[in-house]
Amino acid sequence: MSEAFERIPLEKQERIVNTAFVEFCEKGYEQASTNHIAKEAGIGKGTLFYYFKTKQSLFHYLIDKAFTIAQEEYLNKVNFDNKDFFERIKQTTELKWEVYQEYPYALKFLAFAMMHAEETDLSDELSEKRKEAELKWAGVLTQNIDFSKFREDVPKETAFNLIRWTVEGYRQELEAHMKQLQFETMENQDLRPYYEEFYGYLETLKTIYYNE
Amino acid sequence: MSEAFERIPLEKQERIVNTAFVEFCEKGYEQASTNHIAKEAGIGKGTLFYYFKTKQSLFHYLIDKAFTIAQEEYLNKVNFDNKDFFERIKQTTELKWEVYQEYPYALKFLAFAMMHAEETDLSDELSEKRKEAELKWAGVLTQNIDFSKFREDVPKETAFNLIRWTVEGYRQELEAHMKQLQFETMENQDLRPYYEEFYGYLETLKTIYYNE
Amino acid sequence: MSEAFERIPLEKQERIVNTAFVEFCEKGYEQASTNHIAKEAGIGKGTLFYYFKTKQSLFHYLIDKAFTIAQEEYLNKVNFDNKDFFERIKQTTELKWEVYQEYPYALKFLAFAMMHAEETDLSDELSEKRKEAELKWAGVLTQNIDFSKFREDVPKETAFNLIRWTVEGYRQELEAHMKQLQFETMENQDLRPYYEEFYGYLETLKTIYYNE
Amino acid sequence: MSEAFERIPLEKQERIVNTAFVEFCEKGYEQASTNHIAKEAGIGKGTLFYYFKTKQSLFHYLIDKAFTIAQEEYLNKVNFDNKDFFERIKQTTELKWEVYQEYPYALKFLAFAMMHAEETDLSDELSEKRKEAELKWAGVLTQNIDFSKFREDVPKETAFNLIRWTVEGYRQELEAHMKQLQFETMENQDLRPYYEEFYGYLETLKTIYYNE
DNA sequence: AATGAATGAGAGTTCATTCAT
DNA sequence: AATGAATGAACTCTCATTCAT
Repeated sequence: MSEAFERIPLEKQERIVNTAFVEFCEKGYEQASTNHIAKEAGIGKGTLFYYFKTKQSLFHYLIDKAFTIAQEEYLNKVNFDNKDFFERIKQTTELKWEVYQEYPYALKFLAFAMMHAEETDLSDELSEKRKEAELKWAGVLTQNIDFSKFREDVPKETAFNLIRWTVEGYRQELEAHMKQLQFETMENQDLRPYYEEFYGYLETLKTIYYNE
Repeated sequence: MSEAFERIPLEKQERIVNTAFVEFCEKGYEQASTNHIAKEAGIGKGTLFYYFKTKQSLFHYLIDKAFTIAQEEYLNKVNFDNKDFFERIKQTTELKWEVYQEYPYALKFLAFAMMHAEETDLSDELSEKRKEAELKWAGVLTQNIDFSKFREDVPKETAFNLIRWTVEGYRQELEAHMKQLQFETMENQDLRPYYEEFYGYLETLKTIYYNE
Repeated sequence: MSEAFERIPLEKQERIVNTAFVEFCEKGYEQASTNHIAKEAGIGKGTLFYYFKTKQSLFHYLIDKAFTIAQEEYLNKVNFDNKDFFERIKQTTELKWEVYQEYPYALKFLAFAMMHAEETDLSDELSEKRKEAELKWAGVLTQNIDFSKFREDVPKETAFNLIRWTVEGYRQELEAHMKQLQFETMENQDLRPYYEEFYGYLETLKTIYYNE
Repeated sequence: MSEAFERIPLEKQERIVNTAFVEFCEKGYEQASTNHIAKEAGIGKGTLFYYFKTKQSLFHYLIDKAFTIAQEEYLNKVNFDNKDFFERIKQTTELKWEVYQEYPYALKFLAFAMMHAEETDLSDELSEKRKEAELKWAGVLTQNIDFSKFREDVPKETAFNLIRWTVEGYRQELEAHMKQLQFETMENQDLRPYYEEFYGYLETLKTIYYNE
């Protein structure tokens, strides 16, 4: 499957994959047009089907690709040496942003694909991969963390979840905000001020959830 | 726009609007079929286009309608007498659920429409309305709140935001979780345990973010 | 099924049906193009599918139509009063030619459809109709025939079959011949000489297969 | 045309030709896939088009080939010593069956090609060849035949034709019958009973068309 | 005011054919 | 000489939209 595709120049592969990521994310599975992907990627209508026999198998290939990116560019790069929870959050958040810079639609696509998994009839193999990945993702914030620093009047797990939710809620609001900015300015933003703000919030959370 | 539609009996209007809510929520924008909406609502194919010139303008009308419902059934019912922040959160959360129970498809549709706003090219007018609504929705959590109870080593606004994000992050995780549950059991859940859990978390947040 | 089609003017119906008869006969089921039928019949691509939901159901409709024509224009017109076998052959052959003149492709299509029945998954209803028709067609040459005139040194049934085969073999050779002529002259032929020839052969057969 | 093809090893030529015979017979002209023929014959997709410029010209080449086989395995083997008409018919019919057994797809293909001649736009050259062959085939039944045995009240040629048509009409009905049987039992039949029946009919025809 | 007949653009997909190697 | 990567025309079918009535 996709053997022919994997034999063509990497640059062309990436052009096609990225075009497809964008198309699926922006239009959804059903409305995404293979015609449009082909045209946008600068290849013939038939060529896309020469590489991927069907729209579905293209979609499955993309999921696979996105998983691999997430794994190699994010999960495998997490450094588990520092036991401080907030340092871990800082580190993983930064990693996510880096992936986002390089493959802006890969992670978005992955999230999209997981949400619409049932519609597109994920094969068992992929479903397996999904569970595996979910386990790893969960571990990223818990493995080798020193929870003894947390305040004692709140159960550790509750604290852990509350912080996680806070960060996630913040991240989503930020994302929505930036999407709107991007619409207005049509330009990539300088992200440093956002990092600063984020680190500020992390410090506050440390004050709140750590001892003393 | 839609003048003709607003002249027909209310009952018929509601039948059409509800049918359309359901169709868009269940199938997504592109997959939703105007033919199917017309048939389901018991009107002619052409009639739907007589009322709403295009599929998009029907969609926009529905967003408008959903906004109005949200306003009348939610915003206008908030009771601003109790000045406690967590009580306000509790109250508004409950109100949201109630609306959700009574008009499940109107709110579902609103959420769906907001998520796919860029796909469907929300007109500026609607985009305006959206911002306006967001302001009002934000005010719901700040108006006549006694912020003096908050701990003093964290700026009030920061605390306010952190709590907001926590609640929002929690809500999203819960929603994702429930969506998956619904797929597995295909039945509506008893929601009380979720309320209990939520109130528990609110108590903890009170411990953390209030004085002493 | 096909309700919409049956509501349009008869003239238009016939134009479409005849175009489709020709297309299927000349190209076969798979290669026959609905696009081409629509264009040739002067209707929109979508219109054909508005009348007949699928290519198959168009095909089924055509079979039905051809059966009806065969029944009404041929079977129902056979006169069973004359008990002479050769008169019956003469009469039925003439009837067939008349149908051929008026609906040149209907009978050809029927034969084609029967040959390719399994490919196109004839519904049970049609399969039923087919058997029924075959019985009637068989009866046409046997019902109320006076076989006592046949020579006695050959079993009646054998004689009956030999004559049948002779006529059929002759008819096929003639058809092949005429098709070739038509290709060469591109014009309809005067059929009288062929009739004369045919009647001549019938007389000879009478000499051979009748008593004395 | 096909010069390159005729320069490759005979074994390879035969492999390709046979694969193509089967493909065209089983799927029909349009449905037959050049891709499939190439793969099945173990050559590259492009190679097939290097040998035969188009699908059509491959088809024409196959007709040519089939004609040659028919000529060499059938026409050239007819023994003209026995002057009895019915013996000749018997002999040629048996020869046909033998060829059919040995090269089932070559003859099947030839018959198929003749039936669909107009669809595939037989070139004039082939059309010529066809007529030539038909003449030869006809001669097979007339050359060195003792027509003096025929009854005298019927012109010899008429008798000859009537018998020919009878045999042909019988053959066609038998073919149709067997095609149906094959569909039902999906197995090759024992053909002896059919031979017996056929010889029986020949005897009867002898009684009828010969003197006394 | 209200309809359904009619349409064509566009969907995913196939496949004979071309062409650089 | 031989190949397979690449293509676009054509396939059946869907559906938002138009329009005569």
